[in-house]
Amino acid sequence: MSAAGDRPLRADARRNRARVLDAADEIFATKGVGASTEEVAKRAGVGVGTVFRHFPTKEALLEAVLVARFGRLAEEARGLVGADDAGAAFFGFLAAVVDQSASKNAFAGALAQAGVDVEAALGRAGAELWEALGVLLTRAQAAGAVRPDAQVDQVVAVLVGASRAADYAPSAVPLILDGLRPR
Amino acid sequence: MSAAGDRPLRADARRNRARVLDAADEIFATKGVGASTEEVAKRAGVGVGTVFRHFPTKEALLEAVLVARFGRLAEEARGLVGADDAGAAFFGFLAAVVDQSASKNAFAGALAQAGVDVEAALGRAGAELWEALGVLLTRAQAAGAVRPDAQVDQVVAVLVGASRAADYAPSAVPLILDGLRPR
DNA sequence: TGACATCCGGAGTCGCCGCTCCGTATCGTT
DNA sequence: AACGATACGGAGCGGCGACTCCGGATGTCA
Repeated sequence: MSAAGDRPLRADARRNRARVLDAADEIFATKGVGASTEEVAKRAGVGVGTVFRHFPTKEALLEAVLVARFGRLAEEARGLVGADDAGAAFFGFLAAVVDQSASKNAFAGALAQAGVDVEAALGRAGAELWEALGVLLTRAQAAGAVRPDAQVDQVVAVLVGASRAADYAPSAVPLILDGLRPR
Repeated sequence: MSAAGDRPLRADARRNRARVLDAADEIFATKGVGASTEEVAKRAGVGVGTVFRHFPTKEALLEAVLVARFGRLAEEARGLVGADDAGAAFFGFLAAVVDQSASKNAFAGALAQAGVDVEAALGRAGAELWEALGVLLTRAQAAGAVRPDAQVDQVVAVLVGASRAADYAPSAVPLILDGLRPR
């Protein structure tokens, strides 16, 4: 991935690319991944052609949106690594993720269904999030705020589940996260 | 819903209806709700026309599949109400649901997105499940196996979340359900 | 067994959506 | 300013999938 020999984009091109990405995030989150590319284009104020030039496939667009989200999340996690209260940092981050990601599951699901290896597609973005989350987890465990047998991938699964559950009964989220606390 | 004046179906019609329902459950669970109606028809060994005669819309078909699943679940829950160990009965049921419903969320999601009031569409089936689950919950709480502040709708949300999480890391499911135990 | 209501199959219709193509506009450089 | 390189817009194409329609088959009842 990420070809090496691409010259810098023209200014308008870079601006449009960003607009499309934002629009896609918003539209897909709102109307679901079934929303048409044309709708994304309209929202971004560009033509369909432009969308497809930057993201050769709808699938690629979905992927890019996911990667962007993961990047933002990873950054947020890294910012929390130095916090005083490791337990609060960990659970605070989880809550933030759940809050921000109402529909991320749908994305990953759609990609997986399309035969994309989500793990691989996410690449660096996924690895970074994973790593930052791991640090947060380890520190919280050391502080006695999280059960010691919890693994990073379990935490991720809990996160995904909690996001989904939030759609049905937001009050269930803290209850689910309690499953991570020591008994 | 459920018109009153419909005469009994002809034998072959009833048989085909059941076949379609089974096929739909299987196909949608396997390939996702995006699977085509024709695929369902093929799986059921009937023509598309037959599918649409019994379920005038794809959405209606989805709905019917969901209702059938809920019905089965409710029956299972009712069978557990008289169990000796209320806590085991409760958690056993939850585990069974998670196990059986890998993709039920996707269904409900698809319906919700289609503008259907899932709650209303489920009707009796939903109410019955809800009620049986409530009994199970109350009894488990009385036995001290479940935290007393948990509500039925929270349990449902946990269930949905756990089902989703199971796709990512099955080992996270017991961890999530632990959130329902008293501290 | 005959006659009729009911049901079936699946080719065909219609609309939607991902994607392409190219004439035109904008950018960047000299 | 002027010219090549780059990017844009959006009409149009191809295909797919939900849904319809009707001639023929099958169940049902006397």
